[in-house]
Amino acid sequence: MSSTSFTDLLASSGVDSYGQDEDFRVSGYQNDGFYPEITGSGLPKFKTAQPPPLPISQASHEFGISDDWSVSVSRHQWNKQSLRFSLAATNATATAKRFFCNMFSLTVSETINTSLALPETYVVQDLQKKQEDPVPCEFAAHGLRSDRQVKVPSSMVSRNSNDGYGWRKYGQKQVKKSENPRSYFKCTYPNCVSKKIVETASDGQITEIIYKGGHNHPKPEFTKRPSTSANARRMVDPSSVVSETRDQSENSSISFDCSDLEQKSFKSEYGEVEEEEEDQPEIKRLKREGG
DNA sequence: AAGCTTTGACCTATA
DNA sequence: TTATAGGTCAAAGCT
Repeated sequence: MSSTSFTDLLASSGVDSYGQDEDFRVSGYQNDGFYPEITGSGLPKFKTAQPPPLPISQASHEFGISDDWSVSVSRHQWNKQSLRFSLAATNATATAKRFFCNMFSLTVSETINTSLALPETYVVQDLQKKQEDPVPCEFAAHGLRSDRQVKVPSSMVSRNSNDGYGWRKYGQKQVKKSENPRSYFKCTYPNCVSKKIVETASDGQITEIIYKGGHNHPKPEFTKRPSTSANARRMVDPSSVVSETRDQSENSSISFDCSDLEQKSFKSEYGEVEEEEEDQPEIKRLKREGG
């Protein structure tokens, strides 16, 4: 086992772009271990506090986590200079939680809530960086999931939903369990089976994104100028941008599915991305050209 | 002209 | 077995 890590999934699922000025990225899982990183203006790079390389399969076993474990994390509010999250799970053992922290090179500095009725909440800080820019990142947690999906809260979705991959909408459905319609997208990369389901509120805000299946290819690079004006518009059109509020993220969740961990990782892609501009190079270029 | 979205119909899983 | 809900297909229209 091993390959596409959950950090990889995050990176590929739009989590890598945390908004215009705030960039949340967890990246850099490699075949031979974790190289977690959270970057962006206003966010520290935890990369500097990375743990020893720890293959996820090995790590999960070492921490007593079964192969099909998954963890659900949701950001519920922001807090300066700390990354707060909590983990709760059917089998979220203490070691599992440590494992999770380990994945992100986070240091558990405080346990806030240990009530049985509520998920534990950890405040984690990047001790090396906390004197720098505030860390507007706070997570809450709830429940491990067993489904093989990755859910990303709207607040963690790139404002233009541009996660670097090409997506083609193939359906839309009003589902009963949600008042918001779901849009179904497939990855346009040949032979890639990755899909995502985007739930959009009536006001156009994305309320939830569910990723299904991992990409079997590296994230395409924007090497070409968008060929059509429509494409160009889509990439920068403010109307296509999700206007997010931090508050609305409180009830949203991410669930990480480790089945995707078995897929290939792309060391060259995530292991070498350091520049913020790597995230949305095309958008930045267009902005420069446009103004 | 290519690639995209829209949308109703159809398929499939599940209770 | 059947009803229902969720997911997908595919034709038509749009950019």
